[in-house]
Amino acid sequence: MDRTNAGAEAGTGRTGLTGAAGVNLPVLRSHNTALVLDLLRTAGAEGISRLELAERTGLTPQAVSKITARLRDEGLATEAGRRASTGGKPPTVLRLVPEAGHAVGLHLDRDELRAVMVDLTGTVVGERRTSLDLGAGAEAVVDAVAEEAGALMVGASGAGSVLGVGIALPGPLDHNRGVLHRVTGFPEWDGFPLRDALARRLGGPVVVDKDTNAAALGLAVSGESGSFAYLHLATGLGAGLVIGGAVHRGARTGAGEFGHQVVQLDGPPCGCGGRGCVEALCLAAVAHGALDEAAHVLGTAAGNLVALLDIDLVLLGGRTITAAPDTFLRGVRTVLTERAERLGEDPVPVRLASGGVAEGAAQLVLARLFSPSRA
Amino acid sequence: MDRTNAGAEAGTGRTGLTGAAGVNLPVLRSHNTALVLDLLRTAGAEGISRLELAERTGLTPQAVSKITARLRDEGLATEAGRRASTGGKPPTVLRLVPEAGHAVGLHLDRDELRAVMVDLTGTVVGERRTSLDLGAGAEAVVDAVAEEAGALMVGASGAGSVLGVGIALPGPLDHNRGVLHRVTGFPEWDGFPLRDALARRLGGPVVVDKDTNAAALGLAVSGESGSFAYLHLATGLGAGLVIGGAVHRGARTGAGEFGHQVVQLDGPPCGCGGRGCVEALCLAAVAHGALDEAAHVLGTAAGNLVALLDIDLVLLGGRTITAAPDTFLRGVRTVLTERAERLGEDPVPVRLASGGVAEGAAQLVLARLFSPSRA
DNA sequence: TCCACTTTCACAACGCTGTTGCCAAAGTGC
DNA sequence: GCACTTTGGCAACAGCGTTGTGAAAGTGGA
Repeated sequence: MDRTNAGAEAGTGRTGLTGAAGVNLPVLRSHNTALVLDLLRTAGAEGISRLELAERTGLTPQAVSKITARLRDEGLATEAGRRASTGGKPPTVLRLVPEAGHAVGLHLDRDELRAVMVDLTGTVVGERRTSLDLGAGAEAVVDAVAEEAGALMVGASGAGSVLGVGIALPGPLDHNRGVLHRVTGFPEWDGFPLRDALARRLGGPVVVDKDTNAAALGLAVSGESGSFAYLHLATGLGAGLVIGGAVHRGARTGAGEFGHQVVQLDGPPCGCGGRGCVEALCLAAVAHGALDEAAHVLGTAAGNLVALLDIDLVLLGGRTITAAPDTFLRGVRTVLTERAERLGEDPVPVRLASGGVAEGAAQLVLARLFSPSRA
Repeated sequence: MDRTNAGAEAGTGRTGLTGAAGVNLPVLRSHNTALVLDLLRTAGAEGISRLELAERTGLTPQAVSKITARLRDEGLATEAGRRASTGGKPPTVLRLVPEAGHAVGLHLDRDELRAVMVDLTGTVVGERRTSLDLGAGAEAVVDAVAEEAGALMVGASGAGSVLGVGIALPGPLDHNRGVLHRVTGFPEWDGFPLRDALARRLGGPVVVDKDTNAAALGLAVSGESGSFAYLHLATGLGAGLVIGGAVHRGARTGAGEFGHQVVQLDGPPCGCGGRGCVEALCLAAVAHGALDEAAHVLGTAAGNLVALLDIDLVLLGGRTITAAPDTFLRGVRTVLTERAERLGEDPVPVRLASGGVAEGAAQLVLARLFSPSRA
């Protein structure tokens, strides 16, 4: 992490301004630059021509030429051959330079820590995995995390260009301040300023987020567009919401509390103190081997979400889902299709999510480069 | 409607671009201008000084001076005296010129049509009300709407400066295209291009939206900030969602389908074909005089919404609510407070909504002036 | 009464942004 | 070959917010 300006206060998220922010020329410049970088990333190894960038951004070709010239100077982009002519001068293809920047992503699960180093395109260039006891106390966990992240940064090829570290872990937390709250099953974490603690240890920007949000961001980057919900069913049930390409976190960054949506008034009690929560109903059904019932309950809650937010897509993930993917896909699809038929609409597609949480955590860091406005 | 460029294609909503849009200088200019106008509107009759505008927007005082000079040239803003000195030159106070522009807002309910003309500050300067049969056929309704809107525009003082007409009506519809869908109880409206039909008749921009969205927008303009949900309980149950100051409509502009959130698996059948919908449960309880139960059900669904989106505020409105406001406030608050206590959070406030739907419909038009990016 | 000081805000010069006009490069197709 | 199309660089330009300077108009102490 060689940025002199990198410190604990980086990655704060929102600006502290009360209202909406004015746009001055530096803001305009960085916005358009990020937009071009994002399109370069999306284009992948194939690349994209200047003229196409101009069409997609709505900027003039000349503006795009200026921006891409800057990016080439900075080493972030490069020319990559030419495409076949369509009757005139063949377009020069531009592409991202993957090794121009890297990010570390960590996934802290209840019993395991997975760390990856990715390049600018999101490709994993280094990986470590170790067992971890989230209940072993803050110091031990911070030590382990710093060790793994440090080892990746030293060992991997792009150690000199690491932009920051992203961390995903279960349970609600304060994304803006990087403070943990109510990590399920580990009350001792409540109030721990994980971001600042790690930023001091690692000496670079650190971003902390809920695991489902990281997973959703990873999915958004790897091709899922528009608005979708990522539903994660494992030891618990949670969601990550992407609305208009941006992760929706809400005012206190607690959005996506999907597991405790009540779908059965006066239903069986849930560990949260409420009654009839989806999580409780789903997990009880799974425990009894009634996977069809679990899928039906999950589908009903997903239907509520689709109706409320009018999203484009539902993605399913988590160990319980991957243990019986077809059952859950079928069950959720059935509920959503019935709903759509009643309304005369096309049903919202339901698919399995692919991609790791650690990779998504790394995207928390890269988001500042490619889409600062929707990070 | 004296804008030469005003036509049926105005008010389309989103740009057709696939991805995010580049920001060029005209976009930057109009964004900052709208931002200043919005702050002037918020300041109201008191006004606001240039320096304060600079602080709030993040722009330099000089940039604000340039922008406000343009606004004064255009007649949208004016100087309004001075404030007391705080040790130096006393600040000159700027305020909006209310009569510089007007908008017509219409609320088409099942049996009534209410039309208002508002000035730039949202103050009602003209009002008409007439009975209406939404089932009388498209032609008759369009005639009635055109008549009322026309009468307001001719009769009111600011007839020459009407920016457009906003229309709110029940049921899901396509806000982007201005086409109706599934107006509850009136299937004959399905697919009717209301916006274009009225734009031709009235010769100016027309914006169409769901009544709950219009009400929510009206509330957002009249002081409610941040993210909130407006829940409307009358002959049906619907919601308008405001996320980050902007009305959330979703991909197919169908978001806010709150009435058919399922909160009772295998509950009693609902008119929508589903089972255990909040609307059915709530209205059944109201019909039996069990208002406490209705409020509890409503509160549970509101709790789901708060958990999922992490919003700041819940606002209640609609005839059924206003018939027994305390009962519903108490019931919803109880559920939300219990939930907050379980999580160790502050409970989300619940309040009664104030403001008419027609006024909110007028804001659909004004939004293009004050906040085009979040219209 | 005078004068130093603060605050507000306008004017002029400036730097940076995207834009326009022009032209060279490099192909296709008749 | 030659006309044509498409791509994209260079230079001049216009428009935006920014910086520097100073006038205007108060306060408050000497």
